[in-house]
Amino acid sequence: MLVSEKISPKTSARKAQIMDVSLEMMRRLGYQGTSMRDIASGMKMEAASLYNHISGKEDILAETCFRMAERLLTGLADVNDIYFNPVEKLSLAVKNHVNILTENTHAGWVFVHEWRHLSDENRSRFVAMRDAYEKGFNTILKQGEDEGVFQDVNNKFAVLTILASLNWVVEWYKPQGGMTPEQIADKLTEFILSGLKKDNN
Amino acid sequence: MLVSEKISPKTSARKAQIMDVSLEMMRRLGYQGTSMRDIASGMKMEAASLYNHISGKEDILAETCFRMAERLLTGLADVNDIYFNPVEKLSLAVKNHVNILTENTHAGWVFVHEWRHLSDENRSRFVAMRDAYEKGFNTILKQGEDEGVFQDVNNKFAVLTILASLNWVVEWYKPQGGMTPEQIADKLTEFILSGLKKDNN
DNA sequence: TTGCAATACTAACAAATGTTAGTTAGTGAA
DNA sequence: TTCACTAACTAACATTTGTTAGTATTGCAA
Repeated sequence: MLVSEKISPKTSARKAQIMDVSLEMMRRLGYQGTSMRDIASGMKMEAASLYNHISGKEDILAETCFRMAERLLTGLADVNDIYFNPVEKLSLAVKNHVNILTENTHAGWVFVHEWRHLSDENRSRFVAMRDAYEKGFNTILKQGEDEGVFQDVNNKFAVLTILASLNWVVEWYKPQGGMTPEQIADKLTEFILSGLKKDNN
Repeated sequence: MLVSEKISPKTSARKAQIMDVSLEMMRRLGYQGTSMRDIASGMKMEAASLYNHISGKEDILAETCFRMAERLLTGLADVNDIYFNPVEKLSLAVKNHVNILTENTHAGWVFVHEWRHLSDENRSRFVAMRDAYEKGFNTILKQGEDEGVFQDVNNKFAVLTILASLNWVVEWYKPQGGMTPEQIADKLTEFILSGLKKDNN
């Protein structure tokens, strides 16, 4: 085994297939409703064989949740680092969120809905990341208020409501549907800003 | 057994306790993560004894989901029947929704999240009710547009986003928290209307 | 060709699942 | 007292669960 593989083990193509099959099923049946034997049968192999590629059922869930969470976090951090205009920031943060959630619809759905079933340890790590993410949105709102661009609102409330609208996308987005992720992001941004901006020009 | 009980069997106090215990657990652990033995232990009885009061595990879920759905639907129908002003209608529809979801926080949560685990038959009945509910909101938006009060927006998109914000309430509402259901409904209405109204006065 | 790593298999495990059968103790009405 | 009813119990059931152990097959590198 190469040193690089020790540090960041290469994900085999086979494992990627298992992840795909698993996430599709978990979206339909939920994490707890999807058994290792279900996944195996989707892979046309035996349940025991899965363990040559993954260390256990929670692996699938944890890897999905943390990969998504990390991407969302770094995307939002970039936005907060690079740009200055709060309206622009918000718009880009929304784009970031929608793009990541819609890129792999099954992963997006599982991320939004099934993180609860992580083990205690993983779950608290996950919740910490989510809190940090909410804080990132809060920063944008606060900046907008300080600069007099946004109304003064209950920020906690506003952030939760904004994320509600964003996450709900996984419920109904379809790649072949009527709207592209960009269009969705634009509409959502428009909707959110109309509730935040001081003067609706 | 009385005839009236045959038609609409009286829900015993014991059964109500089982429902309470079950819903609290299902909120924490999910429907599939809550076993009959878990519920029984919460009731300080044996799992088999539960069957003296309920006909099975799905009973708990189905009764909760349909009771909530019916209340939401009739509430919305009343609003659409009685009032005329679309702004007023929307405001009252939001109040109705928030009030019902927050009245019993566990039931509200289970209703929003766990209906997926209904049996095929119950689930399709449930989805039909949800579609009807969405149609009710659609009607309000359309009326607002026809009367020139609301902007012309993608209605399907708008309804889903509105319901996203409304349902997200179950995620964070706490009876002892900072906001009453009325205050929440007002804030949400304000937020939604700011995205819909033509002239922001 | 030999040998090794990857990947599949069969068999089995202990635990947990929803539910049923049959029984028993207590309560109020006849 | 007798009777029916309610609501609890014990015991057991057939499945399903995630996972492990041990073994066979394959394909590539030496």
